[in-house]
Amino acid sequence: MPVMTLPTPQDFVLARDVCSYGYFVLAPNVWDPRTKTLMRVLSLRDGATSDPVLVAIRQRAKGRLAITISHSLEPSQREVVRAQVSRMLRLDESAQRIAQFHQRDPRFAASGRGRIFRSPTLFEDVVKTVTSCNVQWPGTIQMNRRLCEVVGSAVVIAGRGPAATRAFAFPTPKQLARTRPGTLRSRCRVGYRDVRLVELARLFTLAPSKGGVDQAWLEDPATPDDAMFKYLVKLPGVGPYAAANIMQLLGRYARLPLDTESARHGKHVLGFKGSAAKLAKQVREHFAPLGEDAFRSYWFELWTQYEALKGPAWTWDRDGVGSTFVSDAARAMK
DNA sequence: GGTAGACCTGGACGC
DNA sequence: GCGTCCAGGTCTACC
Repeated sequence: MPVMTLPTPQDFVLARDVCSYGYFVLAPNVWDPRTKTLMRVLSLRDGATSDPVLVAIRQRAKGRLAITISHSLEPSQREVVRAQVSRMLRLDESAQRIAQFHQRDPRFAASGRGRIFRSPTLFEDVVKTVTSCNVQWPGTIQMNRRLCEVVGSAVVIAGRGPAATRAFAFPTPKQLARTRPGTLRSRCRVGYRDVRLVELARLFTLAPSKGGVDQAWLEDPATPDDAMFKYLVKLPGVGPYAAANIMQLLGRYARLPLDTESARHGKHVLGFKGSAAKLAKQVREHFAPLGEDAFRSYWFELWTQYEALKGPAWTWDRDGVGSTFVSDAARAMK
């Protein structure tokens, strides 16, 4: 199978930087702890079939990744693969920028943590965020798996005919936009999120001039945080928590996505007291001095708690620890 | 601007 | 096996 190489910043470590956020256990991502390989299907275009391609990403040496591809690609398609893998792994974040974070919060200098795993597209990050709202983590895992299997394109990876083994891509905006809400509800178990997800997908298929999501503006470093937050909370299924989470996925770390997990952390780890609203306020104020790295500090503090209970994240698999780490942490703090 | 209640699913629990 | 309760963030109606 064809292999591409991809340069990375010198401080990049695949196992550490993939296993840095819960999305690494969400379909279509598959992390193999034994071989320290990230596998998934990428969609190379937003069409009816989406040109799915299976990739396996390994770190062969410092500063270099090997990407094995399921079949030969045109040069332009290889560029799409490079761009999507770079986005997932946050290869655009320089070693200097990570070092700046470590100066602000030296607790994570030794481990080198700083990059937070995300999806190959903004659309997938937004949908994953919406499917993580008002549901427990195993529900989020299930919704993402079924969205891929029911709506996404398939790649045959072994065998042929009905008995063939297939891997599935995450749905593209066009694929999700044309799916009936009833199908999402009954087959993907997304519940009341059905209409919101279809409408969200439709907004990603439209040009900004026609009311569609302005992805270039959202990715533009010049866009002010407050304007971005106001824009995101108007998207269907996106409230204050989801908007703040999408912002961190866009590299805006000043705002914290505060949820019940934050309140639990504030109470049991940071020793705060009071109602859920008061706990959230105290958590926000606690991390505010970290400025534009507040979320990274907050997140890696939480992540360290999970790892203390369940072992290093790179040893987790989707169906084992990966499906339980949040609930186990919550139970431990009750 | 703040608040209450509905939305939906899956897991835990009691019978 | 069945019914009930609960957790989870967003949205809408209402004050």
